[in-house]
Amino acid sequence: MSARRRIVVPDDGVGEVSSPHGSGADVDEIHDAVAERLGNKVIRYTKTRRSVVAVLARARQPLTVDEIRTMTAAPLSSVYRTLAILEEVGLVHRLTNDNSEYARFELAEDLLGHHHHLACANCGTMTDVTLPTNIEADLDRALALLAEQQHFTVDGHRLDIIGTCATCTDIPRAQGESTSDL
Amino acid sequence: MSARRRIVVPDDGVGEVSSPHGSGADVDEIHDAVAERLGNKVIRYTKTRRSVVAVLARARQPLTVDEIRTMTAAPLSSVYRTLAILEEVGLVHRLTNDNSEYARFELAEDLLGHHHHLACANCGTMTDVTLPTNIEADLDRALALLAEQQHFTVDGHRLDIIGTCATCTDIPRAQGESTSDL
DNA sequence: ACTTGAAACGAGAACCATTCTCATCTAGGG
DNA sequence: CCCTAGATGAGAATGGTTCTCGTTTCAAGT
Repeated sequence: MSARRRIVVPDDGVGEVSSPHGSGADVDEIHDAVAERLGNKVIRYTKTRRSVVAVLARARQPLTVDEIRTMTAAPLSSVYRTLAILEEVGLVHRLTNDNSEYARFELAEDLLGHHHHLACANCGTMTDVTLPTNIEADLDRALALLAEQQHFTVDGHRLDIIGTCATCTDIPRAQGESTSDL
Repeated sequence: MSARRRIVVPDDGVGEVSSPHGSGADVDEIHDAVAERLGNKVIRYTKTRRSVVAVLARARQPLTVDEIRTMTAAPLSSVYRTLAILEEVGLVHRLTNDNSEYARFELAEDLLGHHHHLACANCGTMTDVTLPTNIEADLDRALALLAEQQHFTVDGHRLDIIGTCATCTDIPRAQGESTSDL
């Protein structure tokens, strides 16, 4: 229950794993968007909040609270509070991995672009990926139809690919060892 | 934090919301399959365990621990232990709804058939649904391709339609009131 | 610059779904 | 009938997350 972590935050966004729908904003653009949204609500965009947003903006995957705490050096309670506020304003999205006991957080889709996740059943890591637009379109259509039959109002969908990540495949001995979890 | 619940367990499986891929087994078949699988592992198929399986088999949706406790009249710790055992043996699957703080449980896909969920962001309820097979096939193909590029080994996928269920749409005043949660 | 009220912060307590413990009960084989 | 491994259930313990509250920071008005 005490996994080491080794999160690599790329210094630039070149050649990244995911470029969600081509609508992914860069870190500066994200800061601007967040600042504006908070400004409208008279919520200060403080240093701590900036650092949390920066970490989320650079990560190519949803992060756990502890990962964020480590990367921002902010106290636990501040990280939780910051995430709660950002979530309430709709700038951050909380998600859970069935195979991990920790919640993970990522920026909202309108900042990051619509995407899905490769969810490792071993270490709990989630990596952003995007589907071809035509598949996505077919899917949306099918889901809309299905939902309508059940009188269900669709807001969006969540699609995770469950399996084993490259790291855990290479090193199958330990459970989630030397991999980022927690 | 104290939602009433009103779970309706249909007495028969006629005309149900979901008939997963046509491969859904009926309650008796499920009991048989579970009994065999447990027997192979020298795990007794006791009364409590049967009742939990029966409840899960009849529900057309993943259930929370408290729902199961209510419907089986079994003590909390027994429900948790039973679910843990069944999960370990691969007969039960645990899943989490980003919008609910409670884990939900359903029978494994080889008993229930492959399916997805309508996940209500308001009350947390999840309802089983199935996609047209051609959509499912296209999706599988796209996901396999994607995963391969990332050296990710695919075990399956999870697709939730997020939105508002019919009940919560009709009665938008209270938060998840008169609906099944917990 | 100085005051002031509102917002933000941080450390620790509290919460609560879930897991663990352990004493007791039960079923099936010899 | 006895024996023992497995099962049960009540309550304690765990731990991620939330809440509390005294302190600090910020921005606006003076």
